[in-house]
Formats: sequence, structure tokens, C-alpha cells
Amino acid sequence: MTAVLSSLPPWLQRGLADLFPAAVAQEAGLDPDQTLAARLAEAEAAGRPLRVKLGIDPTGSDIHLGHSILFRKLRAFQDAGHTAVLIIGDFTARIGDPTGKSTTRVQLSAAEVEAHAETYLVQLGLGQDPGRALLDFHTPGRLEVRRNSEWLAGLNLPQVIELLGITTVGQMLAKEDFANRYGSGTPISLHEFLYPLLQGYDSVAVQADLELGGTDQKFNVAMGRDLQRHFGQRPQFGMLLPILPGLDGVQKMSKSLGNTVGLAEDPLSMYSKLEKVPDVVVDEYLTLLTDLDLAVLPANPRERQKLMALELTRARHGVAAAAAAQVDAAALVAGAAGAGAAAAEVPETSLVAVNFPAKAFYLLAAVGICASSSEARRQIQGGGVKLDGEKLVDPNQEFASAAELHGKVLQLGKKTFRRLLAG
RNA sequence: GGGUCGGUGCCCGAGUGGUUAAUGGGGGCGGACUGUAAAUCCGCUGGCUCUGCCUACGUUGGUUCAAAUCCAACCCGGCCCA
Repeated sequence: MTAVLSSLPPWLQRGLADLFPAAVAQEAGLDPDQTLAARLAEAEAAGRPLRVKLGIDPTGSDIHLGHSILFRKLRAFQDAGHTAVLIIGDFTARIGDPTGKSTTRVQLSAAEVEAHAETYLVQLGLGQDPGRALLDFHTPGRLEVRRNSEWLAGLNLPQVIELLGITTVGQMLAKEDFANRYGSGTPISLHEFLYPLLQGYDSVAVQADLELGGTDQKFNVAMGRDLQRHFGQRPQFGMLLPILPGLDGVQKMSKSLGNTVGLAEDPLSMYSKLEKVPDVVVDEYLTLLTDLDLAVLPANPRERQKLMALELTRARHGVAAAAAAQVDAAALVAGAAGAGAAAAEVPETSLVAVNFPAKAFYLLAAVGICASSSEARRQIQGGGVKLDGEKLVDPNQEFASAAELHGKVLQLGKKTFRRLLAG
């Protein structure tokens, strides 16, 4: 594969899982509809940037590192002068992509979807410091943000029937997720069959030259090609990137599995999560999430791991914050109690909403460290809670006022910290 | 529409009238250990400012001193047949 790809630029090749129908001309063809190298050459000759599509469904409110693989590649295209067409799936989010799902997804309201879309754009860099933004929002012509309700909401029944006629039940059932669900007797709602078609229709609507997606998107991206052909357009290329393993190192990074690092997370939690990722995925993170050359990195696994955590934190929060996070993480985990904890930069929480006098277990819950006061009580009894490095043993210990807690660091386990502020 | 089986805590899955937040596993969280992690061992895993009080086994009613467990209707789903 490396040899075949050799005429594509390195920035484009890095971390690819799949590229279809073909990367460069193997034997006969220099057909720009069949090989990406030819399409790139053609575009360059014509002085026309490629339209690179990436669709995201605003179904949750946080973007995590797993998603950022795709955005990084999209950014690379931008930096090479191409046009990123970011599709906010505000319409499709309400159907729910059945990919990778074992059950029908709950449908979201239009308002929820829109709220998510806004936070997505901010996390991608809209209105943020361009130096740390994931996408280039500033250079003219490099980014097009579209919402697919723009063309999907207005489809009428004859048009929908036309779309449905393009494919068959057999083809749909060839899709792994559907096949599994059908095979195991898990319900599949009919509207879920519409999802791949609508995603494909997005490609038609924006006249995509190439669509980015995770490897699990192959079916949907290929569907886009079928639809484009049906509507008389040149079919897009499909560029698939690996699915990032989550912090557990086994399953894919996914919010529902709780193994994510969110782009919006503070430096300390980002760093401390990343520095304990299993060794086997460290190189994968480095390849997919950074531009570093793996060959020149330290061989010691622990060193490598820390460097990866540092680099990813830096990319998001800047050099100073990342370095501070590394120091703080070391101090806090080492349990260098008072000193370390006091010096550390940890997320701050106001105590204004807490009613005093406050018992310890209530405090934990009120401050948001524990999901419930009952859980807080258990955690304290389990010996996992510290205040300024000192273990709390009595869940009923009372604190009389916010003032006596001001500036102290409340800690649950090794990963969760809150600095308490009286105001 | 007919037949049939089934709906239990984050998930899977026991339980089939009676002290009980409800066996077990997974996952998660915490502790010990370690270079972080993994593995292993231990603890916790409904809510509530909690020595007690609430809410829980699809929904709603019913039988009973007592129901996740019995009955009825309804809702949802699988499979077979139309």
C-alpha cells in the first residue's frame, strides 16, 4: 500500500485506514474519477480546490479526541488549499446514525440539536484563538459550514421515494450493523434505512470531491458515491481514518463507554487521563493525533507516554498550561499532599450554592465531585476522598462555613480534583 | 390481524408470594500494588445534609396481612403465520 500511495503527499497519507476507489493509478487509468492522485492533479491544474466533506451529527455536546482525528485531516486539507465542507447533521441527528449502534437511537428535538451544534463549532475553534483552533475558520474559502436541514428538510415524498429506489433491502442488510441487529433479533426501525441515504444525499447537495469518515463509515460514504452517480455527479472519494481506541485501549473512544478525553477538558484532567493510557495505544495516539515523527521519540514506554500526553495537552491548551499540568499531575498523584495540591492548578468550584453547615458527604455531591450524596458517603467510607491531601474518614464531618474551606483542594481518587472557593 | 415467548437495577442475567434495594457476572468507582496503566487482591456500586426516611423489578388497576413474584387490561419488543 505504501508503494501505491507514494505519489500522494505525506500529510495526506498519514494515518489513513482506507482510501477508495483508489489512491493512485495502478495500471491503466489516470481517470480522475477513479484515482485520487489524478483528481488532485486535475484540481491543481484547473486551480480549483477540492471540496472535502465531513459530516458531524450534533447528538451530544462534547467533541473528543476520537473525533479530532477527522478534523485534523480536514484541517490538513484546508492547509493544502482545499475547501473543507463541514456538514452539521442537524437533520440527520434527529434520525440517529445506526452505525455501530446496537439499538435504535432516541430522537432529539430540533432545539437540542441546535444547541449542540453551537457548542461543536466553538470547540472546533469558532471565535477562538486561531493558534489553537482545530479548523481554519479565518482564511477565506477554506471552510464552508452547512446544515443538512437546508436540503433535507424540504424533501417531498416523491423525492424520498426516489432515494429509496436507489438501493435495496439486500444492500442495506449488507451493512454490518444492520446485519447484526437483524440476525440477533434486535429491532431495526425502517427510518434507520434512510440514514445512509440521507448522508449520501449530503454529498450530492454539496458536490463533494471527497468524504472523510471513520472506518465504520465505509458503507455510508460508498452510498454517497452511488447517489452522486444517480444524480449525474462525479462520485466522491472515500477517505477513511482509523477509529481511535479509548482510554481503556480496547474499545473505541466513545462517550457512552466513558473512555474519552474531551477537547473542552481542562489541561490537568486531559493530561492525567492521557498519561495513563495503555502502552499499546500510545503510538497510535501519536500517529493519529500529532504530527510528531515517531522515529525520533524516546523508546522508553513511560517517557513516550508522557510525551504524548504533554503534546496533546499542548496542542489544545498551549505550552505553559501543558507543562503546568504535567507538574501538577505528578505532584497530585504522588500524593505530595499539602504542598503539591496547594500549588497545583486545579479546576475551581464555587461554594455559593452550598448550604452551610455542610457535612462532608453532602459537600462532595453539592460540589459535583460525586453524582449523589449517597455515592459521596460511600466514597468517603471507601477511603477515596482527601481534603488538601488529608484523608476524610467521617462522612458526617461538618464544615461550618465556606470560609474555612476556601482555597482547599478536594480530591476523589487520583483523577478528580476541585479547588474550593468561598465566593 | 392471529399464534407464541418475553419486558428486573448502567448492561447482561437470576429470582417466581413473605425478614432484604433484590443472587451472580460485566462494566464503573475507590483502596493496595506498579513506571502510569494492565494483571492480581480488597471494598463499594438506588435516592435523600442519613443513626432514619423515601422510590424501585414495562404501565395501570386488582387479589392478599404480605407481590418483582398471582389476576386483568394496556403499552413495548422477538419469533412464526397472514
